[in-house]
Parts: sequence; structure tokens; C-alpha cells
Amino acid sequence: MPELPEVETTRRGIAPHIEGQRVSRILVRQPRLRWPIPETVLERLPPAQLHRVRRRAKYLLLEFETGHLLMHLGMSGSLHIVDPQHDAGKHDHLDLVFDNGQALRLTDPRRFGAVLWLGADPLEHPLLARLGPEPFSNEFAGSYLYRLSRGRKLPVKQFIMNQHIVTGVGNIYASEALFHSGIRPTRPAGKISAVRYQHLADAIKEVLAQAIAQGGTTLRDFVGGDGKPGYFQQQLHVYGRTGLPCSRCGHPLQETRLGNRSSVYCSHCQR
DNA sequence: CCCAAGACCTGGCGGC
DNA sequence: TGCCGCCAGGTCTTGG
Repeated sequence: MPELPEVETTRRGIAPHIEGQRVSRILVRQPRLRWPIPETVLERLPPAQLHRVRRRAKYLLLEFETGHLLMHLGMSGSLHIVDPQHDAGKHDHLDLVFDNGQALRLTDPRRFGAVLWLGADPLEHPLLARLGPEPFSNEFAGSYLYRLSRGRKLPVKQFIMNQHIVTGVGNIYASEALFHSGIRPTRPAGKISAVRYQHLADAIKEVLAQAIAQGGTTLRDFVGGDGKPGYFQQQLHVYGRTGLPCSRCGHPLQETRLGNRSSVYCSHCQR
């Protein structure tokens, strides 16, 4: 579910319900996520006021007066505002219960997500310190991609999915941005011209912005923190469309595997 | 540093 | 129905 647009949609959905509220209690039903939820979360958090919910890359940072709670949704995680009395399901691993009677509930069937306590300077944590620029920042541009890609042989799709190069781009939006910029996902990153990287950077910004505007992409049962589904799925041109005709030229879309991820593209429009 | 492969998990689906 | 293999939105770790 969660690439940058889904994480941002989640952030916008949950923030109004919990910003300014005080956590009164934490319920950990299943601590075994990607890493065990540390005891310090239980010890340090309640009672603490949540100032705001931020996002860096695909991470959410809950900024408390006492430090920062980092959350990552992995492949299958989601966050919802619930009545804490509401029965927890099998994959509801964590509740942050707030004074206003609502709870933030983390659901994550595959448990690739993470919940960590970061303390005072979250951006210096090893998981965040070396991340690439946010895609909507000025630093992220075609010239930046061009410069960092010189001499690199790996396929451009894997290059732009590397969070140390640019953050927030996952399998769906990498596939879509490459389609919109006419670049074949298998092309070695170091063999793409500066002008084509400008098109690619623009396409990444555009596809992510459009997806956020639509509330993300709904796959399986993803809904944002406000319970509304995402509608970007209706605008996918290649992802999940192997064998269907290209929306631009009509040729059947091809599929290959890169870095063990399925990669769909049009062999006619993407070179 | 660069890159490929493996690892971590559960659930849904198609095929037999 | 049941079992089996494969697939799924991520990313850290390991090893060459």
C-alpha cells in the first residue's frame, strides 16, 4: 500500500484528529514488527502531548514534547482513527489512546512496518540521516538525477526507487513516472541524458502530486486515515496492466522483473 | 562505493 | 475443499 502518496494521505487523514491531543495510554498487542517495538515507547510516551504529525520519505514522525515516535507502514501497514473500545482485529498491533477518547490504531498483516522511539533529533537517526531529498524539494531535479547517475549501471527504475537517491518513490510510481517520461525501466541509469532526466524528475513530481490529490492509490483494502479510499488507481497507465493495450499507442504492455519487482512498460513508447 | 540476492511476514489467488 | 507455488505497495543486511 504505502508509497509517498499513501503515507502523505494517511498523515493528512490522521493529523486533525490527534494533533494537540495527549496520549494517555499505549496498547501493544504484537511488538514483533520489522524490529521489536522498543520498551522505551511504553516508558517514555504517556502522558505526552502530540504536537504534530510530520512525514519524511515514507516515514511518519509523531512529534511529542518528549521526543519523536517513528512509524513506517512497510508493505501492508495502515493507520486509522478508531474508538479504542472497538474490537481489535488479528493484525491490529498497536493503539495510541488519546485523551479525547480516540485512538490511533496500527494495522499491519505482514509486519514489515516499524515503530521506533527516536528522541530529540529524529533526522539524525541512522534510518533517516542518509535519505535522499524529498521529491517536491528544489534540490530534487533532473540535473540532480543526472549527476548522481553517472557511472551507474543498474536499471533506472531501481535507481529512482533507491531512497538514498530520492525518497518516496516505490514500485507503482516508479513504473508510472517512467511511462510518462518515455524511459524504459531497464535502461542503465548512467546512460540516460540530462534532458531525459529532466523529463523524469518532472514526471515523478507530477505523478506523486496527482496521486496525493486523489488520496493515493487503493490496492487491496487501503483507505486513508480518514477512511476514504484512494482514487489514483483509475489513473494508472502501466502498473498492474501487463498485457493490456498501452493507453498511448495500443501495443500490449510488457512485464519484466527488476530487483525482484515486477516492472510493466510499453516497449514501443518507452526506450 | 556499487550491485545482486536473501531475509523478514501474512494472505489472496490460480492451478491441479 | 485442500494443498502448493507464486505474488504483493518496502528496505535492511550480507556478501562478492
